[in-house]
Amino acid sequence: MEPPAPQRRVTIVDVARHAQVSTTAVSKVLRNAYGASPEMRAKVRRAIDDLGYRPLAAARGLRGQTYTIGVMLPDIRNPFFPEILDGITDHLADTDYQVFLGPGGCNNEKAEARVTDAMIDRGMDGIVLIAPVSSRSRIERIASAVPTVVVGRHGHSAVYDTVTDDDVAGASLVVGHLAALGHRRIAHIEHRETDAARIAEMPNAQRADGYRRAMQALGLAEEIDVVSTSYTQQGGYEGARQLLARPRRPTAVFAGADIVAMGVLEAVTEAGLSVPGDISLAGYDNTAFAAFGPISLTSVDQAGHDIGSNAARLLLERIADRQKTPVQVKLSPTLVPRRTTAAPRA
Amino acid sequence: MEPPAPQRRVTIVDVARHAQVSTTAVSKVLRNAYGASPEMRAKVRRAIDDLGYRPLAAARGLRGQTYTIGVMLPDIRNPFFPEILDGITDHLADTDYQVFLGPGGCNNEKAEARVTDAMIDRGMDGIVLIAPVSSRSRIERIASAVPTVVVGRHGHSAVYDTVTDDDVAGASLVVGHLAALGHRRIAHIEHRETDAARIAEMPNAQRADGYRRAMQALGLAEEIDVVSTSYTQQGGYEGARQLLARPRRPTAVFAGADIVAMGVLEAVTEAGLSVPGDISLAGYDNTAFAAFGPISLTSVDQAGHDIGSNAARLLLERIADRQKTPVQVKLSPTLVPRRTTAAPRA
DNA sequence: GTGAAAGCGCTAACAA
DNA sequence: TTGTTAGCGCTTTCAC
Repeated sequence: MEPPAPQRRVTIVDVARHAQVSTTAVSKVLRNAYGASPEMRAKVRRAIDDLGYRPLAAARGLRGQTYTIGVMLPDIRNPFFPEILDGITDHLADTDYQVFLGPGGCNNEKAEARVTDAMIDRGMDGIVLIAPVSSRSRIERIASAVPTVVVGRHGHSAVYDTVTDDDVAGASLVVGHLAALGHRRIAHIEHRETDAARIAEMPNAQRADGYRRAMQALGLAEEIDVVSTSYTQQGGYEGARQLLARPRRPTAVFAGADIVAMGVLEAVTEAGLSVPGDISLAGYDNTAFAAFGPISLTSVDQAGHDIGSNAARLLLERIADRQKTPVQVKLSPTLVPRRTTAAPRA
Repeated sequence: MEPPAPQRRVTIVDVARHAQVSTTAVSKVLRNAYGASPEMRAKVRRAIDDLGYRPLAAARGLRGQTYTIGVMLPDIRNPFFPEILDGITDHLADTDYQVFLGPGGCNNEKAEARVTDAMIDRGMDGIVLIAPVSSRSRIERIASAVPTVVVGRHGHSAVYDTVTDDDVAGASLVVGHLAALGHRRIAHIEHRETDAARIAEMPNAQRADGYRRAMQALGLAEEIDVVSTSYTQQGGYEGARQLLARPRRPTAVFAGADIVAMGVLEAVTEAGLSVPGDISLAGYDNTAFAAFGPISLTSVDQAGHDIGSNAARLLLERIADRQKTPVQVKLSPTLVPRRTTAAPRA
């Protein structure tokens, strides 16, 4: 009784021997590189199929590329990320690149650093950072080690590209929609950003800014009312409780994210009020939650899939040319009006 | 003006030179291997810190391990997976292993194969397959190439370990709860499994089976009523429409998953009926959706975090000893009664 | 306990 | 167009 042979992996040497060519030739075929005749390609391809050969990424990476793209996403629970991810994987589907996700721990710089370091250590060819919370200098350090595209964070840099949604425009869409329905007392619940250094780069700040600007543009500067909590259900709940306690209660609430709107909905229901009868409500992100029939939340749809495919495109460009001029792509969101917004009570 | 030096990565050779020892010594320290005196360890550690050295995983993998664990998850949108993932990462947090997620494309064997192959090609030390849809023989092929733990799929194998939730028990909890409230006409919406070969291994089949057995055990065999659609919101919607059209409408519905319950809720609302007034509703998975106040869906909580940490534990054991006896861990779910279930109308 | 030297599987210079 | 050869950064014998 022999123990089952530890089945050595098929290597490039086996393929070369089987095809009666050099390992260089096989390597060239693998990389579609210049310098191999059609006949040779055919021979090598046959040998590869015969033997079921698959190149070992780690070994390739030691000299060339690993054909691996890392995507860091801070919070796997955020229902908006899958869209972006689909955009990335779809764009990469026809290439030799494989995407792996690094779980980055919600709002946790340490965790983010750990996972990005791990990606670099694994020789990944490029990485996409989705809504990173790390300091700008850290991100630039990452970007100088490996081609990088940053998604969902505003601001320019000489070493990485960015893809963002136009959050100012999105906020403006919401305010415009509510004002058109006849609302004047439109309040906003924002995510409080503590770090002054990066505040301007975060989408939440842009949304709050867009809200203020839109209110002003519509002559509603007097009615500006912002509550600072956080982009969580709890944050929405607390924010709504504050707003409902106002002497002059707002007639409409613009929550900075759908998850915040969920908390608002809970507080409003609890207070015995109805949406949109007593108060109109709009969110942001157009999640499955918002689209869900019985809830039917008015929301802003970010072009998630486009964000992802643009990020992938820019990353491939940057992998091909690390010195290329940085690009900032800004996509336009759209408003999806649903049943939580209506004209205010007369 | 010199162009910025292309900053070569710090290697083990640099560390060895800086610490005035051999590269072998450094390697030993990195791996906590035998054969290095405390003084030498200290010297090397200092050099590593001084130089900011980080080992290149790809290079390590060529001889030894890559310290990388791959987790394949078929559908990133499934709100149950994050729990499992947290369980895995928490368990691995204190080790040198890093987790990467491979997006596996919903119910798509091709995509699953692509991502698992990619993991093997990257020399990952072990992989966790979450609710894989691939054939058993394919899974065994994977498991014979790399230490593997399968999560959320029943059935034994000689080459991999499994961690599952006891779906039969979970279904039984729901039926028991509804029967205790006084329901007799309890219907079930299941996910139709087409492939006869793997049907018995899938959680959905186990839930349907558990439903039937529980009904029988309670003397309600006559009332067994199963609608086959799919574990999607649309599936729940269609299933509910069928059930609502029955001459003797069920007084309670056990949806095989929370997402299915969402569809049921939509159909029931649309029909002008109320939950739980006209019809009681229970789901499975205890997602954020179910917990959300205004919805407050009775559901079954799978011990997601425990599932994950058990999977990680078994995987580490298997990495340490590839020949170990396979283990099947089966965890017990709990019922979370909420406001969608109540006694039937008199 | 320590280090020299031989690879791991692949790619990139360079010769032929 | 083709093949030879020297590494990439690390781990692993195996001498000492």
